[in-house]
Amino acid sequence: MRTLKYALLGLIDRGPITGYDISKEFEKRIMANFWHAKHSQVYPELKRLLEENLITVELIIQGEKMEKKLYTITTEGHAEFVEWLLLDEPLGVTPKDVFRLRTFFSDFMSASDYEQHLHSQLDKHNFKKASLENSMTKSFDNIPEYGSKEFGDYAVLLGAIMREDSYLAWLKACLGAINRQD
Amino acid sequence: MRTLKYALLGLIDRGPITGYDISKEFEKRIMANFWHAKHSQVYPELKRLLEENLITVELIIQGEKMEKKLYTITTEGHAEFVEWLLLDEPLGVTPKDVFRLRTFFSDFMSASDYEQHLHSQLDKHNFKKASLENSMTKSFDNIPEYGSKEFGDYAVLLGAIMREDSYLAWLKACLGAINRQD
DNA sequence: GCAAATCATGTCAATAGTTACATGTTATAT
DNA sequence: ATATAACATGTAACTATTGACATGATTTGC
Repeated sequence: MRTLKYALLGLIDRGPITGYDISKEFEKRIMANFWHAKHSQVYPELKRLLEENLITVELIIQGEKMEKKLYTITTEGHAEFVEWLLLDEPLGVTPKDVFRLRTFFSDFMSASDYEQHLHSQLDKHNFKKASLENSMTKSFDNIPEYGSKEFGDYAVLLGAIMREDSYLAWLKACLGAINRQD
Repeated sequence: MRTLKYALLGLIDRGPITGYDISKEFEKRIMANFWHAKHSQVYPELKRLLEENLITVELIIQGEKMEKKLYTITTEGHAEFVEWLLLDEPLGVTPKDVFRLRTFFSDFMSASDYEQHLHSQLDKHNFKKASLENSMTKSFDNIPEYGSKEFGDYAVLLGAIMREDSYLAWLKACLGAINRQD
């Protein structure tokens, strides 16, 4: 599948970037809402893309002697990225979710234990939702124009908020289902 | 993390079961909505659980000579499973989503190409939602009692439907955002 | 001045998961 | 009868991902 390959090509296609900055995108930024990779996965993949001639590298010196590697996309790399971007793949497997697994096995715990679980999940997802909504109001006061980088940022952030909303609604429905039994 | 371990222990804790039937749960049944594993991952994990004395095995002959292995939970296995079930873990990493990745990079494709993607996704998720809703109406005409196996089935199925609903709403919002620009 | 955080790049061992290979039995439909 | 699908269990090679180890430079706050 090599999805990481295309995530890296896409980021590099935005302009020259270092492996460190790519890792930051995955770990802290908007991207973390739908993809992630540790630096220990990023560096070897960059090495591979280089060997495949999809990117080039330029060594630069920051300050006195700190070395940085700036990666740039090649024509070939851009072509492969755009080809992938237009692919219409079948829906992948449903994502794994440990809390749903615990819910599936809720018959092995008491109602009060499961309720405690639900309240803890509500807290955590409410916190996450608030953080996402904060990003949204700070970054966007109207819908960015299609074709801009900002449109993509907006769309995936909106998706992340809606996903949290839906998860919260589900948790509340589970709480309701425990208590409102006829 | 060994989540597969606990998924297997939970299934075996419901009663003696074969590796084949466990694999079926992951591939075809309700479980596929939040966890999955191929038989090539299930059989070695069962072997390991056996070595760890969390389960026992009984060889039975089906018909003339077809061998089946029935796995049963041990006291130790049950204890470990329940202990895991009550753990309140921090939220795991956000699940990966290839279509969200493509959306993030939508500035590299034309509006009509992205709209085509959105319509294709709408089709696929509508189909999935319809299939889930069919399971729901076929299996449940009211909310099962908390504590029954059916409650877990109902809750995760409801969650799966809500997740599809939310995804569909997001896709429609993206469509709207392309066109309704001020 | 100096400690801590952050910048910056990498490797290695281990775990998790997929795909392909491998084999044989039993039920079902034609 | 016989082919096909489903039942049943496994291994091997490979890809993906994580966590720990390893090293050094630069900036920031006190």
